Amino acid sequence: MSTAEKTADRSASKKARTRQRLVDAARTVFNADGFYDSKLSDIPPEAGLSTGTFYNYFTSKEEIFQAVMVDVLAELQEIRTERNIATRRRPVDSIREANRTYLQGYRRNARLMADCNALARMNPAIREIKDQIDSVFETRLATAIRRWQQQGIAINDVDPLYAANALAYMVDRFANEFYVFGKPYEQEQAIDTLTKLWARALGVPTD
Amino acid sequence: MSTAEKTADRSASKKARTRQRLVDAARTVFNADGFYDSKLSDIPPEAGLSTGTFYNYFTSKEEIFQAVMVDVLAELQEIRTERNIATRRRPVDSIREANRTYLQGYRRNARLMADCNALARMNPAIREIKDQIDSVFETRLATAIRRWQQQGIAINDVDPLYAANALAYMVDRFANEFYVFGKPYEQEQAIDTLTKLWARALGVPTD
Amino acid sequence: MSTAEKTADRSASKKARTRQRLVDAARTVFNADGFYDSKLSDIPPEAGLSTGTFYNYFTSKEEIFQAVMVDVLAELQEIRTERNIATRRRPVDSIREANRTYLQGYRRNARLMADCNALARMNPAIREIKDQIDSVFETRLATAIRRWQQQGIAINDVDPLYAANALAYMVDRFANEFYVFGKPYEQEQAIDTLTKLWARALGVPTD
Amino acid sequence: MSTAEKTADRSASKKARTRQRLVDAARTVFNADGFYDSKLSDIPPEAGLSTGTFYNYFTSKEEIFQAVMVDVLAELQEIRTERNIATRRRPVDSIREANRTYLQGYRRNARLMADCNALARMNPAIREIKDQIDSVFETRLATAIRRWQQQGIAINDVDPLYAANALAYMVDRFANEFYVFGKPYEQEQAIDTLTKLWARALGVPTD
DNA sequence: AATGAATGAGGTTTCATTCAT
DNA sequence: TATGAATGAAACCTCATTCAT
Repeated sequence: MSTAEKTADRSASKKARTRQRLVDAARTVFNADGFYDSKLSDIPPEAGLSTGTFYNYFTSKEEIFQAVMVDVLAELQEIRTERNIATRRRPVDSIREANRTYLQGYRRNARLMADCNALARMNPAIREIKDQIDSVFETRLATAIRRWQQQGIAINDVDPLYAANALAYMVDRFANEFYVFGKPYEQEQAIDTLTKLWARALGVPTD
Repeated sequence: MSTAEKTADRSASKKARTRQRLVDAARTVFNADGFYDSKLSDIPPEAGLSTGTFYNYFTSKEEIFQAVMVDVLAELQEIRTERNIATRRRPVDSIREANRTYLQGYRRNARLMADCNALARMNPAIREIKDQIDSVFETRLATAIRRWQQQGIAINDVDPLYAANALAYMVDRFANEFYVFGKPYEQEQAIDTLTKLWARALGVPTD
Repeated sequence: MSTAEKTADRSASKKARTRQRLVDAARTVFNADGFYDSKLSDIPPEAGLSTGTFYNYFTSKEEIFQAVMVDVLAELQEIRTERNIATRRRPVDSIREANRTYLQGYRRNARLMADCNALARMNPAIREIKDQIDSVFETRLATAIRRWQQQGIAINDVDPLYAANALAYMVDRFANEFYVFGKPYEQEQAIDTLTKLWARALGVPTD
Repeated sequence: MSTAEKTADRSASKKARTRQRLVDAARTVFNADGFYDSKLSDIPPEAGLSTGTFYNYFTSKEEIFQAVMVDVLAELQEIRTERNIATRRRPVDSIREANRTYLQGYRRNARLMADCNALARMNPAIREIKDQIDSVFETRLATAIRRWQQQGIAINDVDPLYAANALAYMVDRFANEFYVFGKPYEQEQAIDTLTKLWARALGVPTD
């Protein structure tokens, strides 16, 4: 590798690091104040940078929100890869594990998730991320339901995708009320109830 | 009735009518553009009034949003009164009816409902309305579940309130994806799937 | 007097009374909040009337201020007529009496007097009233000085008008600091000091 | 000095210069149109800047008025330091000099001084500056009077502070009528009259 | 690449005044 | 004459974005 190449490399990685600092700062700010109530000018200082620098990396407030959500998506995907819903022995354990994972993941990003929903309406790029985040759970879950149906474990008078989505929505919205609005739920009881409802809804044995 | 009284009366009713025109206009504007992407100054023209008039009745965009949601709440309450969930013969029919009603009601106010959730985070007054809207469904549903549990129709190893809320969330969020984001669902199939999932989740007979 | 005439009369006097109610209300409002910080719309309610009525009698906020100051002027003139500065036996007593009168008169109208000065700059009609108010004291005082000069009681190396005005200003400004700004003076000591300074400035015997 | 420090330095001094440009522009505008008849949005253009810039430095019209008066105060204090009232040989010469100085200083800032009095009523911060401006003259003058009283030059049957203030008020108000309202006085005669009245009022020899 | 002062479009808000009843 | 809701010009203020250094 030539010196020039090394310099280019170092510079590229420096760029990447500065960019990441901005994204992390934005995540902090958006999670604290919400997208609409935060000022763009609060982000660069949070990263120890200046306003002008922001525009060397992003062209708008929405664009960096998008970048934040890409990070969130990546994290959620990583978690899903680690604990695959369909590899557990008993379906109900898979479901319980999935619910626990989702609630914990949501908690970290509560505000972001809520704002993402709001912004997805207006901004196609963010919409796409939201769809990907949704599908992290939904497609895998639909696949699992389909398999359980074939194995005769789950009822098969419902469309797997409708069912998967509906049940995923239940958990998502529960998490929203719990962590964003602070509704007075208790986490273990929530996971237990959600798991029972979910399993029974699909006809999966619960004991 | 004295002349002065008549005048006061006429004036009071005129005020009420103008206020209602503004609220209706706001509802139109908010439903079309969303709360954040609409400007306050779009509302008075929509009502055939001038900017200044707005401030004779409301002090901010959030305040009139709140008034709009009060109307929405009233409408939803009226619908619930008409078709009481627990008076139907078969529980599963009550559930189906409730789901149908909710989806149809949501459709009319899709954008508003979504924005209400977003705004409830920041604004206590709106939060209160959201809670009331939520409870229109949740408390009645929890009551029904409790009754079914007592009658041995529904499983009783879950807390009625947790279950009621979780299932209500499922429908609410489904409606949101369906009507706000335009996910390609089909209404009858949605109602059918939601009803089946819901009934089975509670152990209520479905046929 | 015909019935028609009587009716016209009664109506005219009713108009006058309504007008006076507005002027009195304006005086109250202006004295409480100051001209610039008061709203025109606070005046009619203070008089038990409505906004619209205001414009049957006056064409603007400044116009009614002017009317208020005309009243103030009339009151000050009345006081001056009662206690004529030059008719007292000893000049110093006249001066003391004048100072006492002025301070007491100012006190009642402190805010108005201050605002009148500010408004006089922009509004010729108000300027005229201010000049008349000033001259209530100044011309009489100048006349007195001139007489005292002729009688050899007062020094005559100063122009009577300059001297009269300067000394009137001293008292006026003192009253302003005392009553408008609440400077911690004591009224009797103020009158005594102002009288001594004034008399000695003119060479008038003080004992 | 590091590059960063130099940059910070340059930026700080640029900020200071821009701020001063705004203050100077505000002084021009307020002196021309008066505080109440000027609009905030006239100030930045007068400084060759834009509306938004104003709000990087000040939060309101009153706040920048205050900054203007701080400048005025500084100038008046500087003048007083140069020509100390009590160091002249003959008291009457000190008085004449003080009066001349005051009238000339007032002339430059006539409108501002008048507005300052009006605003001091409503705004505590401006009130404080007005008090400081007043005291520039009053305390020094009171000290001088006290000294003259001790030396037997001035009468001592009046409180030095009352006398100092009253006489300062006389000059201040004269200047106000002269320069703000354009009363047809002649400057030299004004100074002469004020000086004679002042000196005689205190019993200070005039020839 | 980093800086942060400057920008100004885009909104909000006030309140003296009008006018239909 | 009295009413008071309606008006809209005229201000105010914010903050995402630009740009000279």
